[in-house]
Amino acid sequence: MPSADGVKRTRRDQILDAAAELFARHGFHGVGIDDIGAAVGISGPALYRHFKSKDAMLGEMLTSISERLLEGGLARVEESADATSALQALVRWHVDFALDDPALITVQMRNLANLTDPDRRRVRALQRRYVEVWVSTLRETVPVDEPTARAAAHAVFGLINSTPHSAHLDREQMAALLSRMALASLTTAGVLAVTTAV
Amino acid sequence: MPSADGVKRTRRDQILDAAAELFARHGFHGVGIDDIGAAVGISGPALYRHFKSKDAMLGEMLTSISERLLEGGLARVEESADATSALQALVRWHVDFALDDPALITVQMRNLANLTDPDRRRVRALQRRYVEVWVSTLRETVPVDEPTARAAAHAVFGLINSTPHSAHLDREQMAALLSRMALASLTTAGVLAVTTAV
DNA sequence: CCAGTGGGTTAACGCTCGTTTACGGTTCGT
DNA sequence: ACGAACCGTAAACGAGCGTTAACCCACTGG
Repeated sequence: MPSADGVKRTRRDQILDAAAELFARHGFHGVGIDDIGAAVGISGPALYRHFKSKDAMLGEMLTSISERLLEGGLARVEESADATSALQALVRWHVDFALDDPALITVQMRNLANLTDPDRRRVRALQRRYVEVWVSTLRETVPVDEPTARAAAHAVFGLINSTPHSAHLDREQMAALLSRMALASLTTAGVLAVTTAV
Repeated sequence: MPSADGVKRTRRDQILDAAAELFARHGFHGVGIDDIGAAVGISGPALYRHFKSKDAMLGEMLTSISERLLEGGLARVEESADATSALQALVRWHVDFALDDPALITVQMRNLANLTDPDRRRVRALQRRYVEVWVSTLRETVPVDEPTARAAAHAVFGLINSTPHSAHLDREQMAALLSRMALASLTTAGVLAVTTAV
């Protein structure tokens, strides 16, 4: 009985997508339960057939984003031959994610504070692990102390995640630009470290 | 009778500072009028002696940030001898701003959507002019088309504005790191343009 | 055929929150 | 000395919103 297309596009997912779009645009508290319902053609409290609460929707949304990011990051690192190409793969992975799901990226950046305490703990733990993947990969390519590497990773996330606010360049150009900027900011000699001078 | 220190630290400013901190942490809708009052030692509706509404507080906050950013940016460019040092001055200006006022930067990034329509128009106009300062300075230092320059500027803002989410490095180290990363992402050969190959 | 389940509806409840009102005290210019 | 700003308070109002309740219908499986 589920829809015709191959993917099992459940109602839950449809709701989550619509909610992500709305949360990204107006903020968590700026969106009403009725707005979300209307966005998928049902109305108001019908959402409670699929989710326990509005908070639970945000929790599930952010948890799944963080899981996908971490999982994809780990996969890219594993299937890379050396650390340098692993870093390139990480950058490309994050860029693709941000370009393909701008709403999700926006919600993750802005709405951590609106999570329930246990949900926030879960999400932050996943985020920390993701950052660690970057930090360790970075430190294998460039000699840099750990706090600096962590700060640099956060800065690059900010760079890449800014993509919802620009657009106006076609997708492939944007992906290439962001990737080059990210890699330049991380690997240019003298930026993070002096990389064995002459 | 205003306070002892040289600066005329009015009640309005005190309220605006407290509100910025709270908005940055919990989001505009996540903060009540009573919370803001409590943060400055008065309670609830007393704020209406100083502001017409909660929306007006956010409007004034974001307008003044945008004005300060633009004004400072223009000043840095003017007092620079050549385009290259102008770009360095712009980067340093934005980095200093983000490090000195993390709450304001956070609010400006996240809460544009919560503005009143006329306020949002005003703020966006100011932001556009600020971006144009960057774009034109950038195009004087590096051969790059305008859409790419604009996208790069937004990306660098994302990089620099990410600073509230890292911390954990002392201020001067952080400023130096962010400045180097920003400049590397903009001026490294081959990133925005090929800058006259060998 | 008919119990059960999944997914929808509308109405109502209750709380939060922005805003207004009515009131009072302190300081200052004339 | 006195009215006028100025700045505060507490209480009440009114709207919006998340959530629950009560009800209903379509379909499926034994």
